[in-house]
Amino acid sequence: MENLIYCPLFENMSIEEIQKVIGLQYGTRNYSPGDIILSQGDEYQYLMLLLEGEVSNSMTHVSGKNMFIETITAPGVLAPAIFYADNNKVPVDVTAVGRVKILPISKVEFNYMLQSNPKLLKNFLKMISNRSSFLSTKVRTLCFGTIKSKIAGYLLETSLDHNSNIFDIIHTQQELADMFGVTRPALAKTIKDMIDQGLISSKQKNFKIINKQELARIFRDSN
Amino acid sequence: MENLIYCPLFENMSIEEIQKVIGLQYGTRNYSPGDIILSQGDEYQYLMLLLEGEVSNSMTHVSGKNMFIETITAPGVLAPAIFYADNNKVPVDVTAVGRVKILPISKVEFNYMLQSNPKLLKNFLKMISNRSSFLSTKVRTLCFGTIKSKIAGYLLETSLDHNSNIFDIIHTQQELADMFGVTRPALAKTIKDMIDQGLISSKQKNFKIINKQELARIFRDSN
DNA sequence: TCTGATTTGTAATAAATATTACAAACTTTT
DNA sequence: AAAAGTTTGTAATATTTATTACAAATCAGA
Repeated sequence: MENLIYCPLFENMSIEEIQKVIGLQYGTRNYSPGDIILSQGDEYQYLMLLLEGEVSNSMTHVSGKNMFIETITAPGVLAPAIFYADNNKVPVDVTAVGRVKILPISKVEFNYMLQSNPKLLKNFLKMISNRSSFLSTKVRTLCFGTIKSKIAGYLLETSLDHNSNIFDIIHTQQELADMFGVTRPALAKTIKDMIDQGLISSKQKNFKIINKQELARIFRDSN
Repeated sequence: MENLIYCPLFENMSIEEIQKVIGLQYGTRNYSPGDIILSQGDEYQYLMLLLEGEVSNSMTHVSGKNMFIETITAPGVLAPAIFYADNNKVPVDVTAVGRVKILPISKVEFNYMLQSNPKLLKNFLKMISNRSSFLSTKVRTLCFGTIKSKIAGYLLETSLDHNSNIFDIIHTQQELADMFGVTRPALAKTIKDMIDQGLISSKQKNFKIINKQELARIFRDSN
């Protein structure tokens, strides 16, 4: 519970402040790996604070197609941007990755919290605004991006994170394909194409960026 | 200015309340048809209230590709969900459709407004939450939808608006294609296919839904 | 260290959509 | 009502991506 000071929702707040705000709450819920915490279409009645563990958000489709959106690691908040929407149906499936502990907060409670703590309000506004920002970028990428540009963007970003042109990625090809909204063979084929073109080299999860300039151009031109 | 009571941001507020809140603001800006009000990447420093006219939001791309997102009609708010984001860059181009009058509100002013008026706060939270909801749906449609399902969805919705199976649509094929993120010939071809299959009939902007059931199935199965 | 499960590399074929192009139909302006 | 501009209908071809399939490589557990 102490790690909540690292949650964006409680940024710049002391542990005392946080405790004062949510101290009254009780009744955490626990989930095991693979448990479905929220299903697409569920009404989102309680704001869910992710106290421990990691969850995965993805959109699924009757056809079996799967769009991986993101993983959220504790401490965090599930679907903050839906809580106050007219249509408060969860747009994704939220699945527990490991053991997960969640603290649900009712709407009346949270209303009160927001009004009584300006810092919390600001943080919450920022959180859901960032959500929109994230989704806008997603729309743009889905619209204009080719598979190649999506891979390029992903690799450039990962390279930046690792501060190196050689690095291991954490996602499997299937996960990447789901993120990009394409099929796995299409992804693999494009990776092969990029290797053949001398842009990158790769073996399994290990990647090396060879022509960063061109990679950046491909990413930019398509986004 | 009186029509602001019809703006979602001021829902359930009296004209007196609204005036009390924004009465201090002055300095409206005027735009002519075609003027670019905000460009992709601009920092969004002032919350812009759309007092009069209509604006069009779209994402554009160096390649000339265009993704039409929506039009906003007065009274409304431009890009509310970006205002408090860490990255407060506007993700779209905002263009004046007709003559447009806009009232900009500075961040300090708006911060104060939000804190001093709980109704306004609630409305603003709802607005930006609805944005996320809208964008989630967009992501879903872009991911899972075929051209056919997008057309089906559009026609079913328009039919619902008109409360009739026969209606005129307001968008051109090019606009629809931009909305759906596809090319115009691909759209026209798919419309033709749907006519050939006896789902709809259409001439120019006039449409008639013949097989609503099947249309609904196509929409549902793909979303 | 062996075994089964997962992930990756790859290919052949199919389907969907883009690209380009042009004429016909409509609309608006003069 | 003629001319100019816009929108629509359509087609041929090219490109991208999906689908299906399978073997090789790698990983995780017994």
